[in-house]
Amino acid sequence: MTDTENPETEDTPRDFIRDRIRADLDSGQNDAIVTRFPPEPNGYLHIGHAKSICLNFGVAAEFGGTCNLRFDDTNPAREDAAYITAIQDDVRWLGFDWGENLFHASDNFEQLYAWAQNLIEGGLAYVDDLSAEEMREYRGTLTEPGRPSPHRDRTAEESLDLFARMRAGEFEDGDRVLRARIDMASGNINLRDPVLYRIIRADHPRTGDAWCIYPTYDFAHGQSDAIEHVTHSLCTLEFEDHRPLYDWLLENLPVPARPRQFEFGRLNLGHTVLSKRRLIQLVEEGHVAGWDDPRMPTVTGLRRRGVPPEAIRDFIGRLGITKADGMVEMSYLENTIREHLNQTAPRRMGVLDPIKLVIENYPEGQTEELDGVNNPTDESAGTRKVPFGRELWVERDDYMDDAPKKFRRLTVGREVRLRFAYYVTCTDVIKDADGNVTEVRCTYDPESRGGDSPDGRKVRGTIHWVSAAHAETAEVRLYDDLFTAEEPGKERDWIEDLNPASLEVRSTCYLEPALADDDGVVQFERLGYFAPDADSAPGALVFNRTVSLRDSKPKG
RNA sequence: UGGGGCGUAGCCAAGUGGUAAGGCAUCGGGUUUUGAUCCCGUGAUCGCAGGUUCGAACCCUGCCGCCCCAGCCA
Repeated sequence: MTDTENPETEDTPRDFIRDRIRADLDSGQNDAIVTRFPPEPNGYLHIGHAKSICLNFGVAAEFGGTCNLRFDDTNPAREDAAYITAIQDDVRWLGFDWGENLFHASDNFEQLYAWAQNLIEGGLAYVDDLSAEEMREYRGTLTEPGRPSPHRDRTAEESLDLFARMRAGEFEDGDRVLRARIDMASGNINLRDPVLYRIIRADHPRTGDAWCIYPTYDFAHGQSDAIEHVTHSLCTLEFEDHRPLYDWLLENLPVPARPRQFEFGRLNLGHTVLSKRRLIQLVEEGHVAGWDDPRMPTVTGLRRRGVPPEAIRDFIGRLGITKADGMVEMSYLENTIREHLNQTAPRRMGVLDPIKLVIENYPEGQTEELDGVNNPTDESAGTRKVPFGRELWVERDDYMDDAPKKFRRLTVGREVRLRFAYYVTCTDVIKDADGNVTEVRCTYDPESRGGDSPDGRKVRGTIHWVSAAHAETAEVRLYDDLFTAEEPGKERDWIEDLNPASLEVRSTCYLEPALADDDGVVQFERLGYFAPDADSAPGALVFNRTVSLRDSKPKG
């Protein structure tokens, strides 16, 4: 979606950024718009990035512009080529296409170097010999102005020579930096002579060892925007302080275009963490199984969990774009996921905590096939055959001793419907020495085949089941919030807020046979939506619970 | 006590001087061969205090609260 296929419509989202773009187009400020999504290849994309992706690519599509994918690969000490391909996979999976517009900040290293020289020549930058610690001392504090470095006034000739020697590798990492010469007393600390280039001897994924000096974010980002002719450079709120520097550089350099930066509030989601630092720590310390652990808020994790990309896009769209920073409830995401899956997921039956149910008056050895509706919200989804027999698996908590009136499921003397099958009346229950129910005994009404009684008799409850003789055995992984606290780290160390029960593995579940052939997300009736895991194999099925169904059963 | 932002119901969020959209959640009620879905109903005087105005969530002033910035990270 990088050109004019999807022009702006009346139900296009509205927010302050789109309003501004519309105004810039109307006033002739811009003939066409160009945005960019600029990830640093030092980690996997998470749902917070998805917000930026949807905004940048979305806005470009709505206004008939283009959106570039640009890697901000300016720090080889932290970045890795493996992330570059993973990020591209994730963006594509989310449903966006950058066409030919794949760029890297590193494509511009030679130009950036030349521009740095321009700055030095104009007296707007200088090479500083201060150490990192010294520079911190000279910088001042939030309330006290900084002091000029002793090298601040060295001649352009000297800085030019030193800068060339930095590039040539004559100095050690950290020995010298190139700094902009702006205002050491500025209330905005980003303007107190920010570092433009530093020496880093690390192999770069794209430029190898061609360079040992690398531009900082501030010196690379705006200029890369200009080189790509980005018109609207959309970033998160924490870069608001950098905008004066972004503008200063563009105004003092012979750039080919004049992009503008706009900031919006980043996404915060409850019961999880969305900082790259913390996500990396979760992976490295083994609190999760990897970047694609289904409990992770990463794009790849959500994908493995079974979340459809449409649901992510819809979720982001519903949030809107503003400058207020809030905390979005995880349940909002879950609800959006349910909404999409409800429309698309075929219904199946699976028993996750099985107990045996025996129909005493059903002939031994007899088997039949019943029709199951695949999706009541979509008639075109059709039906499937579900095998039935004398012995079934049913859910342990669908039986209860001395059940209260409100309990609509199995208890001795009560009649319930087996979904798509028959009415059964519970006659007895068998328990082991410890009092645990091991088997539920029932009788069935042969007249109720299909789930309706010809005499019009009603039953209050319907339960799901799987024929014991035909069941597929599977492992099912149930997930809960990764963190018990809505805001991990607010009350104590964030690691302590990890939810010890975020993963529950049910190793012996019984599924109806159709599940052996399903490869997408399905609904296990009355339980939730489940997706085959990457670990799943014929004969060794593994399902992830994407999200449970809403449950309005009375408590207790 | 420096600079930059933000503050509309539990959450997200419209609204930009004319008398508070919508979504999610909650709580009621209806339908239902998933206690699902679906359908109906349900809540705010807009951080606070003054001021301007016939009239302010929207304009002015002063407070209060929250977030970001002192990486040679992005």
